[in-house]
Amino acid sequence: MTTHETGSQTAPDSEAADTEARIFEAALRVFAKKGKDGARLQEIADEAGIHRPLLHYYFRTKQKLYEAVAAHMFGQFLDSFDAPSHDGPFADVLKAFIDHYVDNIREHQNMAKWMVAENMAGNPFLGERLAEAFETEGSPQRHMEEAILRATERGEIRPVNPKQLMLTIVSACVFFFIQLPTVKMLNPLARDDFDAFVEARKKHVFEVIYYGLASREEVADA
Amino acid sequence: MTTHETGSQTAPDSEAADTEARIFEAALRVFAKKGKDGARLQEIADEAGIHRPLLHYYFRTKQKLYEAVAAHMFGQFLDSFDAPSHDGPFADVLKAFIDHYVDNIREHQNMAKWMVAENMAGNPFLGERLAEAFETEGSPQRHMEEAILRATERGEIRPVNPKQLMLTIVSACVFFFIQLPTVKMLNPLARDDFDAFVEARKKHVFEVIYYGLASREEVADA
DNA sequence: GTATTGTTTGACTAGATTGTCAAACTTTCT
DNA sequence: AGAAAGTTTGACAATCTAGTCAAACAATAC
Repeated sequence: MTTHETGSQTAPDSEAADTEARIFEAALRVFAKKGKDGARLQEIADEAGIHRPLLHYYFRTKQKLYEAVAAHMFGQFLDSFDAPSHDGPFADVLKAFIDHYVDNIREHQNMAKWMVAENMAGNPFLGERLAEAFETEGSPQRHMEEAILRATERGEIRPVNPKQLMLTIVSACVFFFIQLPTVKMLNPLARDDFDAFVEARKKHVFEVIYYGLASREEVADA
Repeated sequence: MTTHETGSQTAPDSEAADTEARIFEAALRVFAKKGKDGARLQEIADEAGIHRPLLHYYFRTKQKLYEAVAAHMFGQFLDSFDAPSHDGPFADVLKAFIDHYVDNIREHQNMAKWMVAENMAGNPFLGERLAEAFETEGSPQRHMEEAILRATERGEIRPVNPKQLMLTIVSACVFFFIQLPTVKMLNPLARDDFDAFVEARKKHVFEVIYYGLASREEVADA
């Protein structure tokens, strides 16, 4: 009974039983925050509120723990593009995608951070898995990209490169989660009422991408 | 200091003279890639092509080396918003800002990665410096934000929250540099001709933000 | 040339970090 | 209850990492 400190930052600690899950979730947080090399097993153990040797009991080595976490994160990454498909006007499709995507990232911020850390570190894991997933299923963004392409072909929206647009949408929906401390410093609303900020952000991203900034008369000249 | 990136990891000793600078530049790369905790002094020494004790000879400790690097990065961050000011129509101001900003990030990718790593790790350095810079100079994005505000007040562009728009612009200009391995996987042009991709990206970001996607008739309804 | 100063090197230390283990404890089954 | 299996713990070993140091080396001054 030495250390049964509740120490629950996020999850309800009522389930102290499931040690493995607690370790895994702590590992998600720490690997996302610090990257593979920056993460310390002791920090993961502390976050999970368990003794360090238990990490080895359940996951053998740091490498294997990281691989388990990385596989989970990568799965979430692929899933993040699976928006409920929509057949209405493109404005609705876009709005639904942005809503769904932002909500998804908000619930899986660790995944987003892990992707970024993995990209920055240039670890081989990501490249391998991406190539693999790419071959078997095509680009994860495929569905939305095709919807964009169809909308341009139908003349429903102005001509635009679907890959560039996808990148813009994703950037606008994800980047602020990654830069949260800075964003909160620069934007009072993000600090004071984060939920309201996120909703405002969804609305803004849709409006600026769909309607743009130009006033009507000007658009006619373009 | 417009340091042009020495892209090569082990630059031949053509300029072996300035050891300190080589260490510093190697540290920029490694700290940006791995974050403060993830970086290893040995890795920095290898990147710089020198023996590890020289790091201590020139910078004393890892902490001090990191602080030197971080101060440099933070300065670049503040500078990145100093676009040449413009007084023409907002379309020109926006186009110039995007051009300048993307070029700046391209030349200072390590700064962008460092900012991200710092935000993700939640190190105190960034918060302190931001608060400090904020008090003395106001938001670094101030100039562009004010330009946006004026344009909306004049009715030159549709009404929009300047802070949200700044965030969208910055996201669209920076995020793809951070996610380069994934972007290159998903977008052939980024792999085959990166310069062309960057130019296409500038154009796309401006057009989608300024003109939006909606066709003319539809905008009139909004 | 020799002395002085600054730079580089290899060997070393202290502490951190990962990984192992057997003993203690808990749960489950009979 | 008692045995068996699974879990937790503290102590330990091997390796890695930051930091130190004195000696070797290089450049400049005298």
